Amino acid sequence: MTLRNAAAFRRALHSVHPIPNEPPPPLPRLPEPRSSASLLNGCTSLRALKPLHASVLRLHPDDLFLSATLASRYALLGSSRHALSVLSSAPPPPPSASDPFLWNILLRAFADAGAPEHTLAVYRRMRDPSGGGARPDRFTFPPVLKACGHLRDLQTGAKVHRDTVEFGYCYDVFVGNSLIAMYGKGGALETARRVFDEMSERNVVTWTAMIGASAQNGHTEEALSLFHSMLDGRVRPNRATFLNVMPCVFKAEEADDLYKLIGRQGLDSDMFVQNAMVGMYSRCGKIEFARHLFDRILEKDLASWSSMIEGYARADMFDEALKLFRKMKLAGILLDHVILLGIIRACSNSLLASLQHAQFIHGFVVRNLLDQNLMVQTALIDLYVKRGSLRNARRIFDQMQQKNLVSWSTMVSGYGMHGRGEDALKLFICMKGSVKPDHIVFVSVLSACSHAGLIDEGWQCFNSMVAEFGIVPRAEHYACMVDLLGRAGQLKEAREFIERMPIKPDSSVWGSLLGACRIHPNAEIAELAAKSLFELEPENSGRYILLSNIYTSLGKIEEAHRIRALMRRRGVRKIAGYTIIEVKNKVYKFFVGDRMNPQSHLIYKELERLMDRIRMIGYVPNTNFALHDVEEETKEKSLYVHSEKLAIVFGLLNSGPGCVIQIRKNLRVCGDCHTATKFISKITGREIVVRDSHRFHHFSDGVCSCGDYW
DNA sequence: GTAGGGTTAG
Repeated sequence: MTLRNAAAFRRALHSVHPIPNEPPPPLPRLPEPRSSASLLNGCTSLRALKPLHASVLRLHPDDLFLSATLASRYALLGSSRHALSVLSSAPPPPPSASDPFLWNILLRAFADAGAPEHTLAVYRRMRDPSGGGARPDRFTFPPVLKACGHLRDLQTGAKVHRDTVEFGYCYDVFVGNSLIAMYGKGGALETARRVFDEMSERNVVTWTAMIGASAQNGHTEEALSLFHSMLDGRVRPNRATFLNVMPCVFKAEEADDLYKLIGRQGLDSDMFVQNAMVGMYSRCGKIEFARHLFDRILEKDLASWSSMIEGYARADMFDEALKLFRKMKLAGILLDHVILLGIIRACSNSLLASLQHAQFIHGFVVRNLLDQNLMVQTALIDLYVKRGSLRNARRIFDQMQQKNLVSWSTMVSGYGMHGRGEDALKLFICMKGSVKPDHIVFVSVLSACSHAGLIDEGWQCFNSMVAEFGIVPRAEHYACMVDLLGRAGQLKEAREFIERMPIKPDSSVWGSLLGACRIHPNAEIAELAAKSLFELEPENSGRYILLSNIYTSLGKIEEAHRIRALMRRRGVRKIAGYTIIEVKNKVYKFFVGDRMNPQSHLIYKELERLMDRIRMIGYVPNTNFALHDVEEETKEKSLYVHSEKLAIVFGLLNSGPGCVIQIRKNLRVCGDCHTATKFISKITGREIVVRDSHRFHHFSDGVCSCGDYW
């Protein structure tokens, strides 16, 4: 090494640890590549690393080891851009490098730089006999497997797995852990589990990887039970374990247990852990405590804010979500797409949010230049669908530069929710030309068919699932088909269809059958469905009320009473039905028989008049069909004061002619209100849009878009 | 010189 180089190195050294006044002590010996590497690895900030970068490479321009170390460091400090640029000018390993060491460093560097394709390319070169043909060792596999996981490339992953077996490293605990993580990311949970079960040595990372794999694939129960087995086996969880297990917690007691464990390990002041705890408690319905934890986070990052906003979205607290969002903006925090996704979701879910809210949020997205983000666009489509504007939804959909499965699926389900089955089907056919459908979009398209009465098309879709796409129907798909048959009045066929199911029918399937009996009353079949439902969901009040109403419509009043009594005996509480309407940017809520509104007097007078008018053109009150209703004896008058009717009349009184009336109900719309609304739309010439817990109903000129099936 | 990770659209 020349004197000049040594001076350069000393300068570089001083830029890490500046020594202001005294002359630097002479270096004990000239720096070897290895000691330069440890110098690089000692850098904890990009500011310290950059000056070293130049001098180290000037000293050792052809040293692959140093280049790779430098790149790893850049990657670790968060600049994969620099890492990749170092690696792209790094020399290739010499052809004689049969020692895997240099290859491993390079693999690690690419994996750390977030460049999985490069990692795999290096691995291929390493394994190529003409390029040196180094024999992999146990250090080789973790970065390569990580790259496969990153790319969700199971095929390559399995090939690398075979290599680990061939070279005798598949039982190495580091390799095993990497295999579990790789299979987990690739969605091959069972394979991950097999690797886990076969490992002779397991450590905390092994357990954590397996918990993470289960969690990522939606098997939260399994993840939790693994966590408990781990505790039973006296393996001490660490920070990563908690971060993996927290997303699986949905019960407050479980959350409290974890909270205690985390506190005992002193991890409760770690921001990542705190963010996850906010999410965990909001998932458990403890939104106030989640907020308490959020407020305690001293240095909040974007994920802290989005966890809390997401929590409010889940709790249907749109106002709080918006308030927090404003607070965040006031604090001068730059927002990102995840924050906006939270706000959009809060607005989509909320019964209280309006189309104006949607438009405000959309405008905000555009002003923040996030309207080209695929996820944001998709969320906006869903938002407009749920706020009743298919036109706006479709406009965003058409303007998208790129569409993926989720964006197609959202638009298809949007048409379905609005009863536009043929449009849903048309779009679905279009979609099949560019992306492969999955099980979720099949639920949307089947439900669109059943809502729109497209029987043959529904069958065709159902049959194509396995035949064309190899998608095995799940309970939801069977439920849609039962719906489809039920609409056609083919109750016996629906029952036989359930009997032939290769999987156990769940409550959605039986619920469809019971729902069908509401349209085509049949006591025997309704009882069959209800029997299973009362076992599967004894707390669901809607099922009892449905069965009782079916009995009533068949004239079996005694039976109806019996069911109501059963419900009372079991302590099942009815959910209070209410309807919401927005007038001049203010939200009004009506319960049945509500007189809280200042205009109540006017509303009831107008209601009386309106009911008389629609009676003259053929409306017959259907007291049998009073869903989610007050008690039996209140009969006809009670129908008049249903929250839907009160809200509609309030809307009519407070809007100009030609204005569309939009209302939202928290439960399924009542049968009698549905009939009445058709007549009201005819007699007033108004378009009335009703969103209930299931779908949208567009009433116009005496007809509803649902074709009287909902 | 190795492995596991928080918020994220249907």
